[in-house]
Amino acid sequence: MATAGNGRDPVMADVARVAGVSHQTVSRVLNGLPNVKPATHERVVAAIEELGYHRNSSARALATRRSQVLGVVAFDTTLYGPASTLLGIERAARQAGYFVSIVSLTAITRETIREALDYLAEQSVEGCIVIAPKRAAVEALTGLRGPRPLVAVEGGVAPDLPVVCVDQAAGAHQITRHLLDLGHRTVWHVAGPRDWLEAESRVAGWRGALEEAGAAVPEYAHGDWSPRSGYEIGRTLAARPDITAVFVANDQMALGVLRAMGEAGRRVPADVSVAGFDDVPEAEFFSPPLTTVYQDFGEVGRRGISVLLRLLDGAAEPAAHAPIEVVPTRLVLRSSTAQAPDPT
Amino acid sequence: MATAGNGRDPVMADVARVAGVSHQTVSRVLNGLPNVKPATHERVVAAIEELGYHRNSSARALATRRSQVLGVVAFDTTLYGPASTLLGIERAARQAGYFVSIVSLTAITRETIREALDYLAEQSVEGCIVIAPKRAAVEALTGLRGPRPLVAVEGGVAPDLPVVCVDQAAGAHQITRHLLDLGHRTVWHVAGPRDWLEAESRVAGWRGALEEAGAAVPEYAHGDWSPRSGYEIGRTLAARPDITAVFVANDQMALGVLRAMGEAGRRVPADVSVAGFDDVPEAEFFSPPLTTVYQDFGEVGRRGISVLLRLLDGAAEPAAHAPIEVVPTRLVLRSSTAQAPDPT
DNA sequence: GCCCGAGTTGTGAGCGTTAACAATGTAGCT
DNA sequence: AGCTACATTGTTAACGCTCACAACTCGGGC
Repeated sequence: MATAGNGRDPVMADVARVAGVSHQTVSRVLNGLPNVKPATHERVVAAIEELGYHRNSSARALATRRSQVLGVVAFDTTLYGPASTLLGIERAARQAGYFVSIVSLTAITRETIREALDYLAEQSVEGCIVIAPKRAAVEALTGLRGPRPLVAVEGGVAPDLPVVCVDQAAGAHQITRHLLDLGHRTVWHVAGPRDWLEAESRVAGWRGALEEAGAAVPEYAHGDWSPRSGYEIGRTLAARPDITAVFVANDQMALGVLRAMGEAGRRVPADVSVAGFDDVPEAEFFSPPLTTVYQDFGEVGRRGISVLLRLLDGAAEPAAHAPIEVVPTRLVLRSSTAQAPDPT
Repeated sequence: MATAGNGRDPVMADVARVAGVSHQTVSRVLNGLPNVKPATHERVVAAIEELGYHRNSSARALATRRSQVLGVVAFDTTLYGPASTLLGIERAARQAGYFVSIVSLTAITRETIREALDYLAEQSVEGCIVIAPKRAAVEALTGLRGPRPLVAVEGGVAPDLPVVCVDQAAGAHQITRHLLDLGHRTVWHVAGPRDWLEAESRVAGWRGALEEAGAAVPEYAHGDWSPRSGYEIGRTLAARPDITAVFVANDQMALGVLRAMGEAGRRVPADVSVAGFDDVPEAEFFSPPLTTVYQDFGEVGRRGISVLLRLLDGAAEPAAHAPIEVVPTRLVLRSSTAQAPDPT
């Protein structure tokens, strides 16, 4: 823990002096370059240890023109999905030797996204990942001047923008099909908010499954992802005895629907089946345990980084179309769905 | 969008040339220093706009010896609590003009924390916040060489370490008192994992309230915060009809307890009252809606940053004892708690 | 007309690192 | 012994910015 004598942090020159070599040799050791005699190497390492030296990343970044920082723009990281994606991103980035700098948005508008990207640009990030679940976000992104390369995650396809997303439509299709297979005439839907790409894809998947099966496509309402909105929509659904199956666009809203059904005296799954989407950790412990669709948020984050790194490496961006990676979903069957009740 | 002519990003000198001034004047404009003639200021701004110039933060950091980056070490950011705290930290830091670099740990040990701090030190952070909910973390922190200043958040008190935390004990006391006031003979407890400071404080608060009231202090089991563990412990609790009130150390485990009670045919709150801790957004929509204790995670994050900034400013660290900030809790009464049933 | 001071602008030297190149030393060969 | 080839080390100049200071302007008072 010996300090450099005077107050300031030790720099490479200090290490060099202590080890009796030039600063360049220290640099070589630090960067693992070849052609350093073992004995020298050892002396340098000892000096580094003795002084408690560590490299000044700003100077390094300045000289190499690489900041080693990746930017992340996120939205409502308090939710399970974004939080998990963020975690995946952070882990993958660190493993690849990058730092991660994040900006959380309170609202997604062209303006806030612009600001966030400018802010990250100020930090000289080498690339950016934007968790962009809303249509507005994807639109804001295209043709915006800002840090490159840029990859969108959890967003919908966009021209000229590399994207990684979960196969929402397939998941919704899958679970709707499941409900239909259980003998339900049709399946009602509680959708996510308008403008959210995930919500739209889930509607599309649901509608598709219904149409394929020749089932009627009922009206549906939009919630805002919160349990409360699910509860409110759930109450109107619970009031109609002809409804025997509901696919809710996320688990939190499904929780609200479950409660509404319970209050109205409709038993789940005996009278009505309810299914969710996301498979949050709590879903297994709802009453009853929720049938839902698992999506691997962490994988989305990891692939996002992997695409970004590829772009960072690759000489030029792929000419024709931006790469699109799709992460599959998985049906999780539990006890909130069952055979349709006998029509009496 | 005019580029500097050749390929590379424009630098201050380019702006200076275009505006017909010296690089120093550009710097002055950029930093909002006084004594720049309005006309000059305008020319510089125009040049910046024209070139799409933005400051190279590495060079700036090198020259000023300030990286403008704050490090955050977090643990399981997928949970509502840490995620909210992280959000509070990020917002507050950005507002103060700092960037935030985060490291998420998979496990909290002396070793992983050391690594995380080393990693952040490599990035020349100006200070660190560690979200350290476990005893091991706080211990690992004291007397560890690494980036300074350092503040711990959500951890327990530690010597020589500034800390911001929620008044867990008071919250636990409050809710136990509430249950007692409803006429319950005593209150059972489902604790969080050993080694977690929050869990320990909640046990202490619960025990204190019981002792003050002269109530018996029952045995209690440790869960792991997950709904599943709550469910498992809940089953043994549900099997004993003499138990009429349970205080569960967090909402997720309370969810599991709720389910166990339901399965065992014990009605909540008619037969048994159940209370949680945290007030996650879903708690209001459990069946029944959960009485719980609200804690302001965001505020913890904000205060953490505020303490850190004060330390960064202040000449020296406060001599005697490290500052400790305590964030209060608030009781949230819903329908999972009620009068004790008539003892028949 | 000249000098002074405040307001404005320019100059040069770092900040701590890496990159390019020059200068050693050291074997191995003829 | 003399030379070459290679391994090892040192030297110098960027990288793009801020800081300290020097050098100009331009009025007003004598």
